[in-house]
Amino acid sequence: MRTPATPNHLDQTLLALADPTRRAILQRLAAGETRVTELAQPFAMSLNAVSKHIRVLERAKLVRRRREGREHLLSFTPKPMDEAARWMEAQRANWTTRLQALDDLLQEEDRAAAASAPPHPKGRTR
Amino acid sequence: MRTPATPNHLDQTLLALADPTRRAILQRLAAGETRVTELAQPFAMSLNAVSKHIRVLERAKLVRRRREGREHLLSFTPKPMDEAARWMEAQRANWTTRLQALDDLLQEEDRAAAASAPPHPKGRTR
DNA sequence: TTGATATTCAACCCAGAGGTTGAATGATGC
DNA sequence: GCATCATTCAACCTCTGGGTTGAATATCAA
Repeated sequence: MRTPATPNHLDQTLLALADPTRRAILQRLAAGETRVTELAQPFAMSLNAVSKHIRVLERAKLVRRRREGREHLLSFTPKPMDEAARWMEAQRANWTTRLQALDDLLQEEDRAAAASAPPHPKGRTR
Repeated sequence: MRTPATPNHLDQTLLALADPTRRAILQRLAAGETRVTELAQPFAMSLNAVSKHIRVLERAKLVRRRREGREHLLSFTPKPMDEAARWMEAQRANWTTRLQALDDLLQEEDRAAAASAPPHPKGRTR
């Protein structure tokens, strides 16, 4: 199922985050700017593979690169993740308000039923 | 770059979310249980394609299926998204505390500089 | 039964993800 | 200039993702 020709921000961000290697890289970067080689060192894969992961993160703008001589210094950029987090928050809000509405509805029905069917001796609510 | 043989929860969740069709499906489901065909209707792709998307969402446990006769009723399950949101929150916290530490350090240096280099008329610290 | 409806299964296609190896490019240090 | 270090580029491999079409399986309704 080919996703649209133009993947949007969220797509790229979430895709980039959907890999443990890349999440580990980000975690490392949260501790500060790091060189590519240094970043690659803990992983059981070629430097090239890590380099590719980095490119994915850059494409998602989760990582910025600053060249200094022959070294490339990577750093974390939080904005896209903030956006993703906001999407999730909105989604959750959407979901919970729906549940709330359902709940309200049920309570409403209960009250109506209580009002019409009498078993309702004066002071027994709560 | 083949990611580990056993993708974990987060991987599956984020991967599932990294597609606009699937996000749209979830959005629709937040409004309540829906049949597969009904869910597929707004999309410009085959029913089969949507069916596959649904399977991806189920694999990530973002969607639950309830059979009722020949109809399959899908509903949203928020838990995995909560977990993903928590990961992001942790990541952001990590990041901001690092920035905070850096900030503190700089202020500390400023104060030290101010203390040694005299321009420091008695009552000027706020 | 028989026919329609709801859904999946199976096979296939193509593009892209994740990995490898080997060579190219570009600073650095002598 | 020359070897070395940091990094990417290029080509290749395999597996999966997203899509298609056509057939199979259940259920409903007559």
